[in-house]
Amino acid sequence: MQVATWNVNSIRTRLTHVVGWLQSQPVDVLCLQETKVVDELFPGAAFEALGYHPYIYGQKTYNGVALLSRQPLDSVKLGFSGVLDPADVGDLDDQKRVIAGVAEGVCIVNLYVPNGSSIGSDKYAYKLRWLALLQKYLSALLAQYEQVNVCGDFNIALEDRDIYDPAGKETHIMSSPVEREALQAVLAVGLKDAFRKFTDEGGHYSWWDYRAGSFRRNHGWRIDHHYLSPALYERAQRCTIDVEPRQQEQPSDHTPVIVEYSV
DNA sequence: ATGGCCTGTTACACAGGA
Repeated sequence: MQVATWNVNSIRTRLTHVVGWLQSQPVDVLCLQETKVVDELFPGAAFEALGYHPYIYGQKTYNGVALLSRQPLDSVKLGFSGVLDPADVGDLDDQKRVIAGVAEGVCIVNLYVPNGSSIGSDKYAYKLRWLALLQKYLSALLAQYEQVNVCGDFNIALEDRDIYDPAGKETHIMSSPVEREALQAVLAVGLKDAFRKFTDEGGHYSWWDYRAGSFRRNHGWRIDHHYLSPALYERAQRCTIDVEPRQQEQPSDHTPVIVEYSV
């Protein structure tokens, strides 16, 4: 079983990229972020033609997440409110950033963590508030499911080896100590990084800025992750970053990360 | 030191991204 995560930066602009990638890498479940489209306009037929069942949670212009699965998913949950009491969620489902579903007994959680803009901004405060609620959300799911795969665009690089140049990290969005601590607190509910089960060295990234020739120079960040519950971590056989889509014309600034499990 | 590029909008610059 293979699960992939990919921030596509508009599913309509990236449709041929995603369809082509699925034809060459027919993963069981593909988790998409930043679809940037309302559900009525999501190009679901293109994926149904490939044999995938789409599950979508979108909004206009910003955010939006989707699951594409070869087999129908069970217990699809939209937003934090799909699991938590809406009174606890408050305004944190206004932006569509969370969708989950169950495939072959594995609860797959697809996240688009807020970017945060800059340290100290209103969006930064929103990011930290969002991560605090994520901790509750994942605690609830881990109490319900033994096998949980939490993946997506986390907009946080946990360690210096996840950044091409860690200089200035303390004041940079995505690598500040407060953000790293917030993500560590989330992982402390019982999740481990699938990529680091297999690869220790740095230099492996999932996002490169469109500007300044960042991809050509491999000036990237590893901010797209698969975090696994203990039972699933044991089953993980491989976790790889496929840089090929980032090499194409008019690419997303992110590239897919794939995890594979033993049966 | 800074900005550099890309997407969607009802636009003809902007917000937002990271």
